[in-house]
Amino acid sequence: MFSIEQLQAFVATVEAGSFSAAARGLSKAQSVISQHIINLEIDCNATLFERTGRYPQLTEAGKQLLPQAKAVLNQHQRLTNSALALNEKTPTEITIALDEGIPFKTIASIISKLQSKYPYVSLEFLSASSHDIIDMLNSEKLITGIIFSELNIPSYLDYECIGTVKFDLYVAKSHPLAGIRCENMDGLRLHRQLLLRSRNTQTSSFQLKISPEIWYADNYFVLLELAIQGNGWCLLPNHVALDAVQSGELVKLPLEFEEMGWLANVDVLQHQRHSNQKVFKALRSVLRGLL
Amino acid sequence: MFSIEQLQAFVATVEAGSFSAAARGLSKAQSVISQHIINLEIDCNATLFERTGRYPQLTEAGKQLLPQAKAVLNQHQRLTNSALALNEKTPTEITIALDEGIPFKTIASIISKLQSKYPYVSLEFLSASSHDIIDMLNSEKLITGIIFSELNIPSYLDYECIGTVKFDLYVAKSHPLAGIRCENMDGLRLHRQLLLRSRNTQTSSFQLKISPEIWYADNYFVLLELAIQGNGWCLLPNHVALDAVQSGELVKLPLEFEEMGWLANVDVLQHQRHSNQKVFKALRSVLRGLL
DNA sequence: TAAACATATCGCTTTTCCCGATACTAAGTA
DNA sequence: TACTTAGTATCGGGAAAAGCGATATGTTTA
Repeated sequence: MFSIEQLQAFVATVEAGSFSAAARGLSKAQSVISQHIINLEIDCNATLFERTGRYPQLTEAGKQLLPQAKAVLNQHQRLTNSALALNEKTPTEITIALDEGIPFKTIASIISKLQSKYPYVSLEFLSASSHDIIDMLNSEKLITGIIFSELNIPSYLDYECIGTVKFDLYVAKSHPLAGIRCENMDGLRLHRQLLLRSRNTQTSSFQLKISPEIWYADNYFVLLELAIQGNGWCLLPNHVALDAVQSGELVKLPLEFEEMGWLANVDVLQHQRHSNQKVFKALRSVLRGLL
Repeated sequence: MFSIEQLQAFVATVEAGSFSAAARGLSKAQSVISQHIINLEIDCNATLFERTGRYPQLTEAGKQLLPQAKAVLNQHQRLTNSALALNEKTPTEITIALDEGIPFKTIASIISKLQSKYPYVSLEFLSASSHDIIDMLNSEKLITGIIFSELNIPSYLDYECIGTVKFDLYVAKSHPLAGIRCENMDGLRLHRQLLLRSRNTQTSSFQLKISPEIWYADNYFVLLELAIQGNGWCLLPNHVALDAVQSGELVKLPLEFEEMGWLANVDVLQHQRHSNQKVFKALRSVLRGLL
């Protein structure tokens, strides 16, 4: 019977690179890890690590077993989180963080729907970058976050897609690009690009650098203003650009080649430890109708 | 730290109805189960069972924890299966069981594609009902099965959908129903229905009894023959009926109301213990192009 | 060759695990 | 009501294991 401790020793060894390092990481004696791995190998009737060199190397069998072991540990972590959640009461205040660029005009509708069910819960909204939101969820300063889909969401966060936001390329009406039809990407490279970069300097996966000359801003409304003033072209969520387009200050870039705009998926994230609570299920359910 | 033994005791208790019954099921002393549950409750800081009556009743907290505990055990079982699979060699013979009603004409194409990669593997095909196939997979007399999607596939079987088969209602050209357009289901009830029933008498979820008068057969080709001879109307996979339709013996029922035929999903099933082996992955990959 | 870092093994102690016995409780039955 | 049956909690003791530190030994690197 594989025990959780054995599996932890196994996965920790793979991640730390050696039995000793795994032991340090798990605050155990090195001999304990060694024994766990040996027992695991006996149970599997297979060698999991090649021990010729200084550092143990995963064998083929080890590679096959690793994802299964991780899956058990993930599920075990989820169980632990659920158990912790059993002792929590419905919170009196819920903080919802939104990635900049997600339309919040319609969010007022959440309040009424959720308040009818949970009249004593107060809501607080704040705006932050995806990375900051994930950090806050991680440290449990925050329980619900709404961000554009990121590839790497930590396994202790639950998420579900609640809709999409359309992005397009925009430029000021007075800008040279507004008059011509670009036949390929090179047309864009000749002009300055306006790009989002959040405080922690990591640009998001869909904020691609295309032009060699780039100006950065840390939120979409500054980008919008820069674009309106003719400082360059820019990828913006449609709802951010809407007013300026209607007033004629901004135009969608006329493009010959492939459609450059796209639909960004919007996810709602919650820490596993809380995502099963009724009030948060209700919140997610309400959010699903948001976009 | 929740141990696997604790979780097994917990789930077994829920399933067996009492600590004692769980102990018998797990071949342990009753006091062991009792202790496991008590420790679990201490770890959770919550009562999992109400012990007022003779039999323990799950509390709200217990209900919340149960699915998580089951998930951990499922994942643990999967790990065990993977570990067992490490000691297995590529088989020399693969038996593939097909639900009756799945077109096997195109299956010849599998042979060539798989043989080019695994020239020493021989293939054997056999035909059986979905239930028999699941039984055989269960007892590991068989490793790969192809059936119409069933709602209840045991958790130790892996499955993936490889396509669909279209079913329609057919009747002999000479049959009274062939001449009229039924406006509703009642038109069908006036005539005998021909229905599939496999040997173990369980009818599949999409073999619905509609008419009060039914004749049964245990495979689609007997049904086809009965239908051609004008004995009633019948739901058949299109590929089974094709020849008879082309020769003019059989016609698709002319229906006024909703389209009665539908697409049945076809799944390939494999036992977890084997589904990670290369040759079976290759087999599934080939099967995906089948329908 | 020495220093630094690894792993396996061996006693040894501490802890856990499991069983059986026992006392007690709940529900059904004569 | 008393008896039977089925259940749970707790206790003590023996067996098993888990964990630790010490030690012998192997591998890299400087």
